[in-house]
Amino acid sequence: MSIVNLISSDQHRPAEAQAIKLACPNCKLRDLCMPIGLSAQELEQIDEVVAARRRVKRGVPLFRNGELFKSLYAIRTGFFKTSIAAEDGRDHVTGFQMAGEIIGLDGIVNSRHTCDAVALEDAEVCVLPFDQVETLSREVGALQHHMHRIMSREIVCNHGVMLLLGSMRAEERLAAFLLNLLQRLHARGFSGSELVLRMTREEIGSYLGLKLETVSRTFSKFSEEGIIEVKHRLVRIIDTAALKGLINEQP
Amino acid sequence: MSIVNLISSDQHRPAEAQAIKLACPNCKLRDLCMPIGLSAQELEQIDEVVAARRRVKRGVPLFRNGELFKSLYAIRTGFFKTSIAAEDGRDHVTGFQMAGEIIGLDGIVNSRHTCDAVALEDAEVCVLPFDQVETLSREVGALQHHMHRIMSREIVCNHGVMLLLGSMRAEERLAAFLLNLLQRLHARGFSGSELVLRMTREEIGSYLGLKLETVSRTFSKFSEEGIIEVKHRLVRIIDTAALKGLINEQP
DNA sequence: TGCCCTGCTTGATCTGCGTCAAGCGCGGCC
DNA sequence: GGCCGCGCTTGACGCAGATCAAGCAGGGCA
Repeated sequence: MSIVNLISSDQHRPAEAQAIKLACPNCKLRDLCMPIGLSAQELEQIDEVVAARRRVKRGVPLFRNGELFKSLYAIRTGFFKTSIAAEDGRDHVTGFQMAGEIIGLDGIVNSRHTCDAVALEDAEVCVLPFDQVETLSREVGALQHHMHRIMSREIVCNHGVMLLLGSMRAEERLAAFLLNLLQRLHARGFSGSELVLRMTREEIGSYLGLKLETVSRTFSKFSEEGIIEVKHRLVRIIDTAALKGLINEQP
Repeated sequence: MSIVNLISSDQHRPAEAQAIKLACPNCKLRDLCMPIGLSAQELEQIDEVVAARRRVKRGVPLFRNGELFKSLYAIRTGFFKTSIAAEDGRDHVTGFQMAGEIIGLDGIVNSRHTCDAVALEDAEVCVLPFDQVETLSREVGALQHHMHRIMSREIVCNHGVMLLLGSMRAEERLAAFLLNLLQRLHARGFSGSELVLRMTREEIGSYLGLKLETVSRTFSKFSEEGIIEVKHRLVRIIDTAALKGLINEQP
């Protein structure tokens, strides 16, 4: 599997032809955040687990480190970052999450969240009370397996980030980051060659283990080389192959 | 939570006073890899899931990247490393696992393993066929929640490693690594101040995002400063507080 | 017993990225 | 409309850790 997928991937599945009135079955993101092959009845059961929707304004935390964990959140719209803080105050962005992704899995182990999740643009999430998810998982095998897959995918993606942080140079890191974002956005129906960054250079740097100046310089370098065009937060990829090539070069 | 726990932690629980003949209920590691508060009947059910034991010689892979995923493995004895490979051949150690820990969670998402798991010393594992784990999880709520916790813990620990790789200096990384190993070994009844490294300097370096020379030099530096004593792979911690202090220093 | 091989240590030098610093431009607010 | 501030870019310089290189030590094997 490519590093681009390793960092953070989702499986995109063809939407099923069905149109029910309920929220979940009707949701365009269903094929991203729900298991496939469910009966109408099972769909309805899952729909009932969705306790509420919650709107989160840009800059506002969905949850914070130390807060009691009660629910997972499925992102409907918007864009989040998660970050953890060391005792000395340093903090580190552990991921960026977009529509269709599940957030909050870190809280299960000790019933408390271990990171902060902050909206990078106005967002809306579905609240999934975890005890209900567990209860229903015991009835619906497909949901149970789906939960396992989501958590396993998170683990695999984290391994990819660890590879990136542990053994790649700045250019490779940024290239992998851009390709990964692009791929996830493309799976959501956006352009495969253009994207709007929702995060600052500093947040990108924190995620990639680089300083914001290095991120900025690397953007400029890619731009000079004709690989991308950068205008503030709008990035257009000119030469995808060159980006991909960067990742697997030896120094 | 401290970075030492963040990297890789297990919850140590007081062993329960019980002595049945079956394998699992009898296993000294039960309180490390099984849920607590089970009935005798539930314990027996879980015991039946353990399909077999498997011995793995030092240097031999338990599973490899790309292999079909069928089972999780609970480590009974021995010590493993897991590593992933980038397309260009670089590989990166993603973790070290010891007795009582579960290995193989990466394989769930795509029914194929995405990393290599190699024994660093002769080892024995319990084979847990995953479809049976899922089946039993639907009956035994405690097992279901336990599985969720194990996976969530893995995610949280990975976040800790990402913090380490993304924002710590060499000394801090090695200090955090030593303290984490020590703590896990201590929870297993070993000394809290002395340990035998089962991995090479190069493997430590790969895990910590450093070169083996840097690992070696940092060991020497700690040794000169009287923080530890190093004799090949035997490490004795003289000044635990100093090690802890290193982690939270600003440059 | 002695040889070889692998893992480790240590020194010298190089370099990618961090640090410090200055200046720019867009967007928000009065 | 004009000011302010945040996010960004760019340059100069320094340093932590990588790289290159040499030599050592212990363990396995003949």
